[in-house]
Amino acid sequence: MSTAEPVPAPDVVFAALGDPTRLSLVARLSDGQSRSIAVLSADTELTRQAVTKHLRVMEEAGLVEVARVGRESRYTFRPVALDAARAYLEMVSRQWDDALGRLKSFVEE
Amino acid sequence: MSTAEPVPAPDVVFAALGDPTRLSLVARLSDGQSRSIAVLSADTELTRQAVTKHLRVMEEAGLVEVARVGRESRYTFRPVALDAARAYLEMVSRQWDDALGRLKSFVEE
DNA sequence: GAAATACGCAACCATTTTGTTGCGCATTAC
DNA sequence: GTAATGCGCAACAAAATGGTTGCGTATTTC
Repeated sequence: MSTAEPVPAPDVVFAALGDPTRLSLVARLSDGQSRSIAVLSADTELTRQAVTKHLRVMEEAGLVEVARVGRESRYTFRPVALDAARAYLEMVSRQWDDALGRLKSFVEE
Repeated sequence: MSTAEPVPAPDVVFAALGDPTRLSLVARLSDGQSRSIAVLSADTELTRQAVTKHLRVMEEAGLVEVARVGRESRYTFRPVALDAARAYLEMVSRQWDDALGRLKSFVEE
């Protein structure tokens, strides 16, 4: 049953990715290293609290996982949600390609 | 030079996908058929104007294209933006996989 | 030409989102 | 033990979002 934690609906994941700040957080965390909020908000224009809020949104979307270690909250990237989003996009793409294929064979006959 | 129309930044595309109504519009339009606003808003709970606004957002994100034909505005799916989004996700995934790979070989040596 | 269809625009409203600041608490460093 | 660090919570403000309604205009249809 892995870690339970169902992957949220695709639109939630996309919404979480649909913000420059959050997208850059994903990009940074996708190297596998977990980072504290302080570190993550260090080279941002934003406040620590603002970054915290963004991280909460990402957590709701299943994109990251948080674990308290000592006095800091370490956030870790979680690939499942992103895989789900990717699968969704591929599904739509496939439908599009199929439609193109049908059109083509219709024209050619 | 194709049709110019540069693909917007990934976060804009993701934001456009990050809404259930818009996501279902994408799903419907990805069959290649262009549809009028009236048709698209027919089996929705929403007003025509609400759907119009969503379609505008999608157009800004490069997900659809609009063309006036007679008295109706036909919206057509446009795969480029979606491909860009997909490419972005794959980039992040690759970075994640690489990180895992490095970790694994480090542990194993 | 009159009625019906399809739409655009603008104003407006409620809610959500994004961000801030202030404060208090736990944990670590010295 | 005192100071510094890292964080959470709550209150607040501003802006963006998602939606509605009313009205005017162009295009078909009959």
